[in-house]
Amino acid sequence: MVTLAEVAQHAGVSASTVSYVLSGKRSISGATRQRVEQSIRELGYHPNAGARALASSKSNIIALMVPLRTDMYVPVMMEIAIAVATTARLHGYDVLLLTGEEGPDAVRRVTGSGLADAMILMDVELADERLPLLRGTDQPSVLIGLPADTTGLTCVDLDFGATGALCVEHLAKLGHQDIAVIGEAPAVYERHTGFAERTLDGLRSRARELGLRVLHRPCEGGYDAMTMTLARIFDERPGTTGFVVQNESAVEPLLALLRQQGRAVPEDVSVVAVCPDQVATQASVRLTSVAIPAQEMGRYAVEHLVAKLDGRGSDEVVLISPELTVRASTGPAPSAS
Amino acid sequence: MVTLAEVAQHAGVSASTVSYVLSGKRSISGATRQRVEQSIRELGYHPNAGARALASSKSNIIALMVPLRTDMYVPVMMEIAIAVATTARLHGYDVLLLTGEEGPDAVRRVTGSGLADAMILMDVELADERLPLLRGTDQPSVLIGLPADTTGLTCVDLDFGATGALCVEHLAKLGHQDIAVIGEAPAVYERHTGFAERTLDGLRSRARELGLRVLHRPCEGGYDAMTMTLARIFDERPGTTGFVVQNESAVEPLLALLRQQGRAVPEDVSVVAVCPDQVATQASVRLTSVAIPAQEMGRYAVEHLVAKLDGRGSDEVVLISPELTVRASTGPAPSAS
DNA sequence: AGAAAGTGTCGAAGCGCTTCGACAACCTAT
DNA sequence: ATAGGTTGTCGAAGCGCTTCGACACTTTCT
Repeated sequence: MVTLAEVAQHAGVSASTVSYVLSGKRSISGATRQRVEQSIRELGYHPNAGARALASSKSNIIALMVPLRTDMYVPVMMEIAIAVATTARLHGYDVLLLTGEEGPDAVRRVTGSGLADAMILMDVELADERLPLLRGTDQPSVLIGLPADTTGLTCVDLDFGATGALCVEHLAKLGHQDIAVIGEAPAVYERHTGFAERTLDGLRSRARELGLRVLHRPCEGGYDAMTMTLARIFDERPGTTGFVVQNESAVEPLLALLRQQGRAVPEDVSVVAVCPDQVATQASVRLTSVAIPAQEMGRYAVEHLVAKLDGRGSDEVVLISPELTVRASTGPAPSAS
Repeated sequence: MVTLAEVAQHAGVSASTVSYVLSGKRSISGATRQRVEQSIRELGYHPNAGARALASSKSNIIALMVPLRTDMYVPVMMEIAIAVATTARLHGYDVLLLTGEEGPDAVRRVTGSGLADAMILMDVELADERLPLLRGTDQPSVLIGLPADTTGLTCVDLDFGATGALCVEHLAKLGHQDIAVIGEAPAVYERHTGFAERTLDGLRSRARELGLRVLHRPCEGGYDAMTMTLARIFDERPGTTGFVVQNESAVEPLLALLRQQGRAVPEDVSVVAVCPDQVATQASVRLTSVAIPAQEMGRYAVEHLVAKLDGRGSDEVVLISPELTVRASTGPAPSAS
């Protein structure tokens, strides 16, 4: 292993000079800098991460806590994780992957050991146990998701309230009166992950303003669950013509079942999904959808963290405005045509 | 930040004693151990990761390199990543998430800086640029995937050759004569990621032995691509009754199109998929499939790495035997019934 | 011309931990 | 009782880096 001292010797300068060449924290003459850089290249020198962390008390690592369960929005999570890793590298940081499994202990461990300089938390629950710990440390953090109390925290998320409203507005404009909402799995609601409830709230209140009727049913993904859910919906509200789907793994089953029942999309019923664009464009009917801006959130989280670590930036809650893309799954309500 | 020295003082022992309590590398009397542990708890002590890494030249971090592109098997990757992170924690390691973006440089950086003690590489190409570097370092590594030359490397993967053979055997047993293989996107083949080719080879050679006809067509995911591909297949081989699908995002489109064309599954055509069980069970027809043992591979990779780091374990190539689960998408060939 | 300010470099201290050798204190076996 | 072995603890060195203050030298201003 090549050390700083060896580089220094090779270049005929002191160790501190090499260090300053590397960090740029003091001015170095062009000649010296070149000599040092040359030696670094020749010897194939890489600074030792541990020594660096010890001396500077900065690890240049950002911890990313992902949910353990893979029962929901897996592609979204992956996209965020990759955006985080890529953006972090751009700023000279590496990413430590933590699963939610350890819970609050992971936060303690990471902040206590100086393993990471900052944290990004995904899958935040409304009253998350990790939040008090984050507030009690001076280590910067960003939540992807929105807890009930955001004081002292920085959060990014899609504005799910507006998303719900946007979906219902679109359907209202097309003349639909009876809307069914295919929600996430019941477990998601029990866990009080905020986004599902926020979508629903936004959707309901806008529907009330517009005078639409809304029926909400949670739904596990897959065909069997969807079959049951759909049957119940048409049983209770036979006149349903608009669907809002928030569960990726319910999208395809819903389309298949509707088709099977002879209900044409979009002629008889319209479907709006909240899902990544990829899912929307690859479905059997190209779906009118509100995209989940996974990459944007990941990138923002890292950039905000880096700003904070540089002494810039402050706590804030950023809600990304939803954008609805009209595709082939929505059309005028049958009675309106 | 609480340090070892503070703990030592609080417990009335020397720093080295505390260190030995923590590591268990020397025997400590029960009384002392308890006093130290008590102090650790009271002060909320966490060893500093950087200092530890510097002094011991071990970071207790395993690097995981995931592919940057999210165009294929995303859920599989996520499952592996989570299994890796979880298993690693069980053994006292953390996981550093690297994207393939940096390529070979990432390997250099990580091994050079002592950031991680070991590496796991996913999405290995047949002649991967990173392999020479791995062979040239004494840092343990495990590949998930199988390159062309495995000398001096440890690899885990599903036995894709056997997987292909297994699929075709199953269809042969049911009397199918004409098999179509819906492969991965052309890009996957161009990239020479081994698994796609190995599946095909295994499948073809077994088909030859059994006297079946095989038509292979790569296919991007999604409906549009699938429509084209399927049209070509029935155009060239109208008698096709058996399908093997290796592209997750082609599964649902295929089923929908077959249905649409009035070809019943499994009465008219049979479909075997190579995909995670979750995809197989949630599809519109419960799919006969060979599972991709994502968790098992992730777990194995970590455990092998830990063994190597402990001085046990050696280089080896582990090919996991495929298991075919019969579900509702395969049945006797029409002419055979 | 001399003081003040800036430049470029170095030496040394120290970050918090691990680990080695040393050494008391205590057992055993002769 | 004494040599030899254990056992439990300590002190000190050192891992490779950053960073502070010091210092020589050059430039600029009055």
